[in-house]
Amino acid sequence: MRLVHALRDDIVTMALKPGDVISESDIAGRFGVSRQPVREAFIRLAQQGLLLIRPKRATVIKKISPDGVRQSRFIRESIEVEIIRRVASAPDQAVHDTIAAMIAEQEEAARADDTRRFHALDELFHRTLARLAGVEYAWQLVDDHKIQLDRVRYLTLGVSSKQRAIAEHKLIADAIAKSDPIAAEAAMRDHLARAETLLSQTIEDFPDFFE
Amino acid sequence: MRLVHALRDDIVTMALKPGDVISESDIAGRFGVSRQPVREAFIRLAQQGLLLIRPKRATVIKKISPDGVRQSRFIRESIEVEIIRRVASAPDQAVHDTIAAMIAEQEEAARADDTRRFHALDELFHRTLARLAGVEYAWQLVDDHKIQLDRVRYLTLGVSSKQRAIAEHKLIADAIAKSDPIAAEAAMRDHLARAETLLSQTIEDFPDFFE
DNA sequence: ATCCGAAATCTACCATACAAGATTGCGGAA
DNA sequence: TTCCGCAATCTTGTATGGTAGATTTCGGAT
Repeated sequence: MRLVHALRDDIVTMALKPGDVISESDIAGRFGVSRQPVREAFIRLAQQGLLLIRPKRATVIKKISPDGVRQSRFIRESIEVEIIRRVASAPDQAVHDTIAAMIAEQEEAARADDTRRFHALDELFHRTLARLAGVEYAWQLVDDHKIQLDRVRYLTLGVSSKQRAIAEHKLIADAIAKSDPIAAEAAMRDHLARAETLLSQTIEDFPDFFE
Repeated sequence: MRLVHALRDDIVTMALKPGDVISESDIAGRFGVSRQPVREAFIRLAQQGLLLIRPKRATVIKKISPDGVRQSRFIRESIEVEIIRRVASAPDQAVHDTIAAMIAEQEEAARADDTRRFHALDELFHRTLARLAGVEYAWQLVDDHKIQLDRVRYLTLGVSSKQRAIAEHKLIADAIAKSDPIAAEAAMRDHLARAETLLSQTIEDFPDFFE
Protein backbone atom coordinates (compact mmCIF):
# COMPACT_ATOMS: atom_id res chain seq x y z
CA MET A 1 0.00 0.00 0.00
CA ARG A 2 2.83 2.38 0.69
CA LEU A 3 4.03 1.46 -2.78
CA VAL A 4 0.84 2.80 -4.33
CA HIS A 5 1.20 6.05 -2.46
CA ALA A 6 4.85 6.52 -3.30
CA LEU A 7 4.37 5.78 -6.98
CA ARG A 8 1.33 8.00 -7.26
CA ASP A 9 3.24 10.87 -5.72
CA ASP A 10 6.07 10.33 -8.17
CA ILE A 11 3.58 10.43 -11.02
CA VAL A 12 1.70 13.58 -10.07
CA THR A 13 4.92 15.41 -9.28
CA MET A 14 6.29 14.37 -12.64
CA ALA A 15 9.24 12.55 -11.12
CA LEU A 16 7.87 9.79 -13.32
CA LYS A 17 7.00 11.48 -16.59
CA PRO A 18 4.25 10.47 -18.99
CA GLY A 19 5.75 8.01 -21.42
CA ASP A 20 8.39 6.78 -19.01
CA VAL A 21 8.82 3.04 -19.00
CA ILE A 22 8.97 1.18 -15.72
CA SER A 23 9.08 -2.50 -14.99
CA GLU A 24 8.10 -4.62 -12.04
CA SER A 25 11.67 -5.71 -11.44
CA ASP A 26 12.89 -2.14 -11.68
CA ILE A 27 10.54 -0.78 -9.03
CA ALA A 28 10.89 -3.92 -6.92
CA GLY A 29 14.63 -3.46 -6.75
CA ARG A 30 14.31 0.23 -6.00
CA PHE A 31 11.99 -0.40 -3.04
CA GLY A 32 13.66 -3.57 -1.85
CA VAL A 33 10.62 -5.82 -2.19
CA SER A 34 9.71 -8.64 -4.52
CA ARG A 35 7.95 -8.23 -7.83
CA GLN A 36 4.58 -9.40 -6.57
CA PRO A 37 3.64 -6.43 -4.37
CA VAL A 38 4.83 -4.11 -7.11
CA ARG A 39 2.65 -5.90 -9.58
CA GLU A 40 -0.39 -5.42 -7.36
CA ALA A 41 0.41 -1.75 -6.93
CA PHE A 42 0.60 -1.46 -10.71
CA ILE A 43 -2.85 -2.96 -11.01
CA ARG A 44 -4.28 -0.40 -8.62
CA LEU A 45 -2.60 2.49 -10.40
CA ALA A 46 -3.65 1.19 -13.79
CA GLN A 47 -7.24 1.14 -12.60
CA GLN A 48 -6.85 4.77 -11.59
CA GLY A 49 -5.74 5.57 -15.12
CA LEU A 50 -2.16 6.44 -14.22
CA LEU A 51 -0.39 3.44 -15.68
CA LEU A 52 -0.78 1.48 -18.86
CA ILE A 53 0.14 -2.17 -18.48
CA ARG A 54 1.07 -3.63 -21.83
CA PRO A 55 1.09 -7.42 -21.48
CA LYS A 56 4.42 -9.05 -22.24
CA ARG A 57 5.88 -5.72 -23.16
CA ALA A 58 6.29 -3.07 -20.54
CA THR A 59 4.40 -0.71 -18.29
CA VAL A 60 4.42 2.97 -19.07
CA ILE A 61 3.29 6.08 -17.26
CA LYS A 62 0.13 6.96 -19.10
CA LYS A 63 0.26 10.12 -21.12
CA ILE A 64 -2.25 12.77 -20.25
CA SER A 65 -5.32 12.57 -22.44
CA PRO A 66 -6.76 16.02 -23.25
CA ASP A 67 -10.17 14.45 -23.72
CA GLY A 68 -9.76 12.61 -20.44
CA VAL A 69 -8.93 15.88 -18.72
CA ARG A 70 -11.98 17.47 -20.27
CA GLN A 71 -14.23 14.69 -19.03
CA SER A 72 -12.63 14.66 -15.60
CA ARG A 73 -13.51 18.30 -15.43
CA PHE A 74 -17.02 17.47 -16.54
CA ILE A 75 -17.35 14.97 -13.73
CA ARG A 76 -16.00 17.38 -11.19
CA GLU A 77 -18.22 20.22 -12.33
CA SER A 78 -21.32 18.02 -12.34
CA ILE A 79 -20.78 16.88 -8.80
CA GLU A 80 -19.54 20.11 -7.32
CA VAL A 81 -22.43 22.03 -8.83
CA GLU A 82 -24.87 19.59 -7.32
CA ILE A 83 -23.09 19.87 -3.99
CA ILE A 84 -23.16 23.62 -3.94
CA ARG A 85 -26.82 23.66 -4.84
CA ARG A 86 -27.70 21.51 -1.88
CA VAL A 87 -25.51 23.40 0.53
CA ALA A 88 -26.85 26.73 -0.64
CA SER A 89 -30.43 25.51 -0.48
CA ALA A 90 -30.38 24.85 3.25
CA PRO A 91 -27.44 26.52 4.95
CA ASP A 92 -27.25 27.09 8.68
CA GLN A 93 -25.06 29.06 11.02
CA ALA A 94 -22.52 26.28 11.49
CA VAL A 95 -22.04 26.12 7.73
CA HIS A 96 -21.34 29.84 7.53
CA ASP A 97 -18.87 29.71 10.39
CA THR A 98 -16.99 26.78 8.93
CA ILE A 99 -16.68 28.37 5.52
CA ALA A 100 -15.66 31.76 6.91
CA ALA A 101 -12.95 30.17 9.00
CA MET A 102 -11.53 28.36 6.00
CA ILE A 103 -11.42 31.49 3.89
CA ALA A 104 -9.68 33.38 6.68
CA GLU A 105 -7.05 30.69 6.85
CA GLN A 106 -6.52 30.82 3.13
CA GLU A 107 -6.01 34.56 3.22
CA GLU A 108 -3.39 34.09 5.88
CA ALA A 109 -1.61 31.44 3.82
CA ALA A 110 -1.68 33.77 0.83
CA ARG A 111 -0.17 36.61 2.89
CA ALA A 112 2.58 34.28 4.09
CA ASP A 113 3.06 33.16 0.47
CA ASP A 114 2.83 29.55 1.63
CA THR A 115 1.83 27.95 -1.65
CA ARG A 116 1.82 24.43 -0.30
CA ARG A 117 -0.51 25.28 2.53
CA PHE A 118 -2.64 27.39 0.23
CA HIS A 119 -3.30 24.46 -2.06
CA ALA A 120 -4.02 22.20 0.87
CA LEU A 121 -6.60 24.67 2.09
CA ASP A 122 -8.10 25.00 -1.37
CA GLU A 123 -8.45 21.25 -1.33
CA LEU A 124 -10.06 21.42 2.10
CA PHE A 125 -12.52 24.08 0.98
CA HIS A 126 -14.01 21.86 -1.68
CA ARG A 127 -13.93 18.72 0.41
CA THR A 128 -15.66 20.47 3.27
CA LEU A 129 -18.48 21.58 1.03
CA ALA A 130 -18.95 17.95 0.09
CA ARG A 131 -19.04 16.99 3.74
CA LEU A 132 -21.61 19.66 4.47
CA ALA A 133 -23.74 18.23 1.68
CA GLY A 134 -23.40 14.76 3.18
CA VAL A 135 -21.61 13.27 0.19
CA GLU A 136 -18.03 12.82 1.31
CA TYR A 137 -17.75 9.57 -0.58
CA ALA A 138 -18.79 11.27 -3.78
CA TRP A 139 -16.04 13.77 -3.18
CA GLN A 140 -13.49 11.03 -2.90
CA LEU A 141 -14.51 10.02 -6.38
CA VAL A 142 -13.89 13.53 -7.64
CA ASP A 143 -10.59 13.45 -5.82
CA ASP A 144 -9.53 10.27 -7.60
CA HIS A 145 -10.20 11.81 -10.98
CA LYS A 146 -8.63 15.08 -9.98
CA ILE A 147 -5.27 13.34 -10.22
CA GLN A 148 -5.41 13.77 -13.97
CA LEU A 149 -6.02 17.49 -13.46
CA ASP A 150 -3.32 17.69 -10.83
CA ARG A 151 -0.71 16.48 -13.27
CA VAL A 152 -1.61 19.32 -15.59
CA ARG A 153 -1.67 21.76 -12.73
CA TYR A 154 1.79 20.65 -11.67
CA LEU A 155 3.10 21.53 -15.13
CA THR A 156 1.66 25.02 -14.89
CA LEU A 157 2.97 25.69 -11.43
CA GLY A 158 3.24 29.26 -10.30
CA VAL A 159 0.75 30.79 -12.68
CA SER A 160 -2.18 30.40 -10.35
CA SER A 161 -3.41 33.55 -8.76
CA LYS A 162 -4.08 33.01 -5.10
CA GLN A 163 -5.94 36.29 -4.74
CA ARG A 164 -8.33 35.49 -7.51
CA ALA A 165 -9.04 32.05 -6.08
CA ILE A 166 -9.82 33.56 -2.71
CA ALA A 167 -12.11 36.14 -4.28
CA GLU A 168 -13.99 33.39 -6.05
CA HIS A 169 -14.31 31.38 -2.88
CA LYS A 170 -15.82 34.45 -1.25
CA LEU A 171 -18.35 34.77 -4.03
CA ILE A 172 -19.40 31.20 -3.42
CA ALA A 173 -19.59 31.75 0.32
CA ASP A 174 -21.70 34.87 -0.19
CA ALA A 175 -24.17 33.01 -2.35
CA ILE A 176 -24.44 30.32 0.28
CA ALA A 177 -24.99 32.93 2.96
CA LYS A 178 -27.85 34.37 0.92
CA SER A 179 -29.32 30.91 0.33
CA ASP A 180 -29.10 31.58 -3.37
CA PRO A 181 -28.43 28.24 -5.14
CA ILE A 182 -28.54 29.82 -8.59
CA ALA A 183 -25.82 32.32 -7.80
CA ALA A 184 -23.81 29.71 -5.94
CA GLU A 185 -23.94 27.41 -8.93
CA ALA A 186 -22.84 30.16 -11.28
CA ALA A 187 -19.99 31.14 -8.98
CA MET A 188 -18.82 27.55 -8.72
CA ARG A 189 -18.90 27.07 -12.48
CA ASP A 190 -16.82 30.21 -12.97
CA HIS A 191 -14.37 29.08 -10.35
CA LEU A 192 -13.88 25.69 -11.96
CA ALA A 193 -13.79 27.03 -15.52
CA ARG A 194 -10.95 29.44 -14.87
CA ALA A 195 -8.36 26.71 -14.40
CA GLU A 196 -9.09 25.05 -17.71
CA THR A 197 -8.02 27.87 -19.98
CA LEU A 198 -4.42 26.83 -19.38
CA LEU A 199 -4.74 23.37 -20.85
CA SER A 200 -4.09 24.19 -24.50
CA GLN A 201 -1.09 26.28 -23.60
CA THR A 202 0.27 23.44 -21.49
CA ILE A 203 -0.13 20.99 -24.34
CA GLU A 204 1.99 23.25 -26.52
CA ASP A 205 4.64 23.55 -23.84
CA PHE A 206 4.86 19.81 -23.11
CA PRO A 207 3.64 18.01 -26.22
CA ASP A 208 5.44 14.80 -25.26
CA PHE A 209 3.37 14.44 -22.09
CA PHE A 210 0.06 14.39 -23.96
CA GLU A 211 -1.40 11.93 -26.38
CA MET B 1 -9.75 -10.65 -16.47
CA ARG B 2 -12.43 -13.20 -17.10
CA LEU B 3 -12.24 -13.88 -13.39
CA VAL B 4 -13.26 -10.31 -12.61
CA HIS B 5 -16.20 -10.55 -14.95
CA ALA B 6 -17.40 -13.88 -13.62
CA LEU B 7 -17.13 -12.84 -10.00
CA ARG B 8 -18.83 -9.52 -10.59
CA ASP B 9 -21.73 -11.25 -12.27
CA ASP B 10 -22.04 -13.63 -9.35
CA ILE B 11 -22.13 -10.68 -6.99
CA VAL B 12 -24.77 -8.59 -8.76
CA THR B 13 -26.98 -11.60 -9.33
CA MET B 14 -26.67 -12.47 -5.64
CA ALA B 15 -25.15 -15.88 -6.35
CA LEU B 16 -22.55 -14.52 -3.96
CA LYS B 17 -24.53 -12.85 -1.21
CA PRO B 18 -23.44 -9.85 0.85
CA GLY B 19 -21.66 -11.19 3.89
CA ASP B 20 -20.54 -14.38 2.18
CA VAL B 21 -16.95 -15.29 2.90
CA ILE B 22 -14.71 -16.33 0.05
CA SER B 23 -11.03 -17.11 0.01
CA GLU B 24 -8.41 -16.92 -2.68
CA SER B 25 -7.78 -20.66 -2.51
CA ASP B 26 -11.49 -21.37 -2.70
CA ILE B 27 -12.05 -19.41 -5.90
CA ALA B 28 -8.73 -20.56 -7.32
CA GLY B 29 -9.76 -24.18 -6.98
CA ARG B 30 -13.18 -23.48 -8.43
CA PHE B 31 -11.74 -21.88 -11.55
CA GLY B 32 -8.74 -24.16 -11.87
CA VAL B 33 -6.11 -21.46 -11.62
CA SER B 34 -3.58 -20.50 -9.00
CA ARG B 35 -4.17 -18.09 -6.18
CA GLN B 36 -2.30 -15.24 -7.80
CA PRO B 37 -4.75 -14.34 -10.58
CA VAL B 38 -7.60 -14.66 -8.12
CA ARG B 39 -5.85 -12.37 -5.73
CA GLU B 40 -5.47 -9.74 -8.43
CA ALA B 41 -9.11 -10.06 -9.38
CA PHE B 42 -9.98 -9.49 -5.72
CA ILE B 43 -7.95 -6.31 -5.71
CA ARG B 44 -9.86 -4.98 -8.69
CA LEU B 45 -13.23 -5.87 -7.21
CA ALA B 46 -12.28 -4.42 -3.84
CA GLN B 47 -11.42 -1.16 -5.57
CA GLN B 48 -14.89 -1.20 -7.11
CA GLY B 49 -16.38 -1.53 -3.66
CA LEU B 50 -17.72 -5.05 -4.11
CA LEU B 51 -15.30 -6.94 -1.89
CA LEU B 52 -13.78 -6.23 1.47
CA ILE B 53 -10.31 -7.72 1.87
CA ARG B 54 -9.55 -8.18 5.55
CA PRO B 55 -5.80 -8.75 5.82
CA LYS B 56 -4.85 -12.10 7.31
CA ARG B 57 -8.47 -12.88 7.97
CA ALA B 58 -10.73 -13.37 5.01
CA THR B 59 -12.43 -11.66 2.11
CA VAL B 60 -16.16 -11.04 2.24
CA ILE B 61 -18.75 -9.85 -0.23
CA LYS B 62 -19.33 -6.32 0.91
CA LYS B 63 -22.73 -5.66 2.35
CA ILE B 64 -24.77 -3.00 0.65
CA SER B 65 -24.35 0.34 2.35
CA PRO B 66 -27.57 2.38 2.32
CA ASP B 67 -25.52 5.53 2.53
CA GLY B 68 -23.32 4.26 -0.28
CA VAL B 69 -26.39 3.65 -2.39
CA ARG B 70 -27.63 7.13 -1.61
CA GLN B 71 -24.34 8.67 -2.67
CA SER B 72 -24.07 6.52 -5.77
CA ARG B 73 -27.44 7.87 -6.71
CA PHE B 74 -26.17 11.35 -5.99
CA ILE B 75 -23.25 10.79 -8.34
CA ARG B 76 -25.48 9.39 -11.02
CA GLU B 77 -28.01 12.19 -10.76
CA SER B 78 -25.32 14.87 -10.81
CA ILE B 79 -23.77 13.56 -13.97
CA GLU B 80 -26.93 12.57 -15.80
CA VAL B 81 -28.50 15.93 -15.10
CA GLU B 82 -25.47 17.68 -16.50
CA ILE B 83 -25.56 15.42 -19.52
CA ILE B 84 -29.21 16.04 -20.24
CA ARG B 85 -28.71 19.77 -19.91
CA ARG B 86 -26.02 19.78 -22.52
CA VAL B 87 -27.89 17.52 -24.89
CA ALA B 88 -31.07 19.55 -24.54
CA SER B 89 -29.20 22.82 -24.98
CA ALA B 90 -28.04 22.04 -28.49
CA PRO B 91 -29.94 19.16 -30.04
CA ASP B 92 -29.95 18.40 -33.74
CA GLN B 93 -31.93 16.16 -36.04
CA ALA B 94 -29.61 13.19 -35.63
CA VAL B 95 -30.09 13.35 -31.87
CA HIS B 96 -33.86 13.28 -32.23
CA ASP B 97 -33.76 10.36 -34.63
CA THR B 98 -31.45 8.33 -32.40
CA ILE B 99 -33.56 8.86 -29.33
CA ALA B 100 -36.85 8.16 -31.12
CA ALA B 101 -35.48 4.91 -32.50
CA MET B 102 -34.42 3.77 -29.04
CA ILE B 103 -37.80 4.51 -27.53
CA ALA B 104 -39.53 2.62 -30.32
CA GLU B 105 -37.35 -0.38 -29.64
CA GLN B 106 -38.13 -0.24 -25.96
CA GLU B 107 -41.85 -0.18 -26.64
CA GLU B 108 -41.46 -3.25 -28.75
CA ALA B 109 -39.50 -5.03 -26.02
CA ALA B 110 -42.22 -4.09 -23.54
CA ARG B 111 -44.94 -5.46 -25.83
CA ALA B 112 -42.98 -8.70 -26.19
CA ASP B 113 -42.52 -8.72 -22.40
CA ASP B 114 -38.79 -9.25 -22.91
CA THR B 115 -37.54 -7.97 -19.58
CA ARG B 116 -33.92 -8.74 -20.25
CA ARG B 117 -33.91 -6.83 -23.51
CA PHE B 118 -35.91 -4.04 -21.97
CA HIS B 119 -33.28 -3.45 -19.31
CA ALA B 120 -30.51 -3.60 -21.86
CA LEU B 121 -32.29 -0.92 -23.87
CA ASP B 122 -32.85 1.18 -20.78
CA GLU B 123 -29.13 0.94 -20.21
CA LEU B 124 -28.50 1.93 -23.80
CA PHE B 125 -30.80 4.92 -23.54
CA HIS B 126 -28.77 6.49 -20.79
CA ARG B 127 -25.42 5.58 -22.25
CA THR B 128 -26.40 7.01 -25.61
CA LEU B 129 -27.32 10.31 -24.02
CA ALA B 130 -23.82 10.39 -22.55
CA ARG B 131 -22.33 9.68 -25.95
CA LEU B 132 -24.37 12.48 -27.51
CA ALA B 133 -23.01 14.80 -24.84
CA GLY B 134 -19.47 13.69 -25.65
CA VAL B 135 -18.77 12.24 -22.22
CA GLU B 136 -18.78 8.50 -22.68
CA TYR B 137 -15.95 8.07 -20.25
CA ALA B 138 -17.91 9.90 -17.58
CA TRP B 139 -20.75 7.50 -18.20
CA GLN B 140 -18.47 4.56 -17.60
CA LEU B 141 -17.85 6.03 -14.19
CA VAL B 142 -21.57 6.16 -13.49
CA ASP B 143 -21.80 2.62 -14.76
CA ASP B 144 -19.16 1.44 -12.30
CA HIS B 145 -21.07 2.91 -9.40
CA LYS B 146 -24.36 1.69 -10.73
CA ILE B 147 -23.30 -1.80 -9.66
CA GLN B 148 -24.26 -0.91 -6.12
CA LEU B 149 -27.69 0.12 -7.34
CA ASP B 150 -27.98 -2.95 -9.54
CA ARG B 151 -27.60 -5.21 -6.54
CA VAL B 152 -30.56 -3.52 -4.92
CA ARG B 153 -32.50 -3.64 -8.13
CA TYR B 154 -31.88 -7.35 -8.43
CA LEU B 155 -33.47 -7.86 -5.02
CA THR B 156 -36.59 -6.01 -6.11
CA LEU B 157 -36.96 -7.79 -9.41
CA GLY B 158 -40.29 -7.72 -11.13
CA VAL B 159 -41.75 -4.65 -9.51
CA SER B 160 -40.48 -2.25 -12.14
CA SER B 161 -43.10 -0.81 -14.42
CA LYS B 162 -41.93 -0.87 -17.99
CA GLN B 163 -44.72 1.37 -19.20
CA ARG B 164 -43.93 4.07 -16.71
CA ALA B 165 -40.24 3.98 -17.57
CA ILE B 166 -41.07 4.41 -21.25
CA ALA B 167 -43.39 7.30 -20.51
CA GLU B 168 -40.64 9.00 -18.56
CA HIS B 169 -38.15 8.47 -21.35
CA LYS B 170 -40.63 10.11 -23.68
CA LEU B 171 -40.91 13.11 -21.41
CA ILE B 172 -37.15 13.48 -21.52
CA ALA B 173 -37.11 13.10 -25.29
CA ASP B 174 -39.84 15.72 -25.66
CA ALA B 175 -37.92 18.20 -23.58
CA ILE B 176 -34.84 17.61 -25.71
CA ALA B 177 -36.89 18.07 -28.85
CA LYS B 178 -38.10 21.41 -27.55
CA SER B 179 -34.55 22.42 -26.58
CA ASP B 180 -35.78 22.95 -23.06
CA PRO B 181 -32.93 22.09 -20.66
CA ILE B 182 -34.93 23.04 -17.59
CA ALA B 183 -37.76 20.65 -18.41
CA ALA B 184 -35.31 17.97 -19.46
CA GLU B 185 -33.48 18.25 -16.17
CA ALA B 186 -36.70 18.01 -14.19
CA ALA B 187 -37.84 14.98 -16.19
CA MET B 188 -34.52 13.25 -15.64
CA ARG B 189 -34.60 13.91 -11.91
CA ASP B 190 -38.08 12.47 -11.68
CA HIS B 191 -37.05 9.46 -13.69
CA LEU B 192 -34.08 8.72 -11.45
CA ALA B 193 -35.92 9.45 -8.22
CA ARG B 194 -38.67 6.95 -8.87
CA ALA B 195 -36.40 3.93 -8.53
CA GLU B 196 -35.11 4.95 -5.13
CA THR B 197 -38.36 4.73 -3.23
CA LEU B 198 -37.94 0.99 -3.00
CA LEU B 199 -34.73 1.07 -0.99
CA SER B 200 -36.17 1.22 2.50
CA GLN B 201 -38.62 -1.56 1.73
CA THR B 202 -35.78 -3.68 0.39
CA ILE B 203 -33.75 -3.13 3.51
CA GLU B 204 -36.62 -4.46 5.58
CA ASP B 205 -36.99 -7.49 3.33
CA PHE B 206 -33.29 -8.38 3.32
CA PRO B 207 -31.77 -6.88 6.45
CA ASP B 208 -28.81 -9.26 6.38
CA PHE B 209 -27.64 -7.88 3.04
CA PHE B 210 -27.29 -4.34 4.35
CA GLU B 211 -24.99 -2.82 6.90
C1' DA C 1 27.09 -0.24 -46.66
C1' DT C 2 22.48 -2.38 -46.18
C1' DC C 3 19.22 -5.61 -45.04
C1' DC C 4 17.56 -9.75 -43.05
C1' DG C 5 17.22 -13.34 -39.55
C1' DA C 6 18.29 -15.76 -35.46
C1' DA C 7 19.60 -15.53 -30.79
C1' DA C 8 19.87 -13.05 -26.56
C1' DT C 9 17.29 -10.23 -23.54
C1' DC C 10 13.74 -7.89 -22.01
C1' DT C 11 8.72 -7.92 -20.40
C1' DA C 12 4.34 -9.28 -17.80
C1' DC C 13 2.11 -13.47 -16.26
C1' DC C 14 1.33 -17.68 -13.53
C1' DA C 15 2.33 -21.40 -10.24
C1' DT C 16 4.34 -22.70 -6.11
C1' DA C 17 6.42 -22.34 -1.56
C1' DC C 18 6.94 -20.06 2.59
C1' DA C 19 5.80 -16.56 6.28
C1' DA C 20 2.90 -14.33 9.67
C1' DG C 21 -1.30 -13.03 11.75
C1' DA C 22 -6.29 -14.45 13.13
C1' DT C 23 -9.53 -17.80 14.21
C1' DT C 24 -11.17 -22.14 15.71
C1' DG C 25 -11.36 -26.22 18.26
C1' DC C 26 -10.13 -29.22 21.62
C1' DG C 27 -8.39 -30.73 26.00
C1' DG C 28 -7.61 -30.02 30.72
C1' DA C 29 -8.33 -27.58 35.08
C1' DA C 30 -11.45 -25.57 38.36
C1' DT D 1 -20.55 -27.51 33.42
C1' DT D 2 -17.65 -23.55 32.51
C1' DC D 3 -13.60 -21.31 31.37
C1' DC D 4 -8.90 -20.84 29.98
C1' DG D 5 -4.86 -21.79 27.01
C1' DC D 6 -2.36 -23.92 23.50
C1' DA D 7 -2.11 -26.03 19.14
C1' DA D 8 -3.95 -26.95 14.63
C1' DT D 9 -5.80 -24.67 10.78
C1' DC D 10 -7.60 -21.20 8.52
C1' DT D 11 -6.61 -16.58 6.12
C1' DT D 12 -3.89 -13.01 3.27
C1' DG D 13 0.88 -11.32 2.23
C1' DT D 14 5.47 -12.00 0.12
C1' DA D 15 9.32 -14.18 -2.37
C1' DT D 16 11.04 -16.91 -6.12
C1' DG D 17 11.32 -19.77 -10.29
C1' DG D 18 9.75 -20.75 -14.67
C1' DT D 19 6.96 -19.60 -19.14
C1' DA D 20 5.59 -17.33 -23.24
C1' DG D 21 5.57 -13.47 -26.02
C1' DA D 22 7.66 -9.02 -27.73
C1' DT D 23 11.67 -6.39 -28.55
C1' DT D 24 16.34 -5.54 -29.38
C1' DT D 25 20.81 -6.70 -30.78
C1' DC D 26 24.20 -8.35 -33.46
C1' DG D 27 26.32 -11.04 -37.02
C1' DG D 28 26.32 -12.71 -41.66
C1' DA D 29 24.85 -12.55 -46.50
C1' DT D 30 24.14 -9.73 -50.41
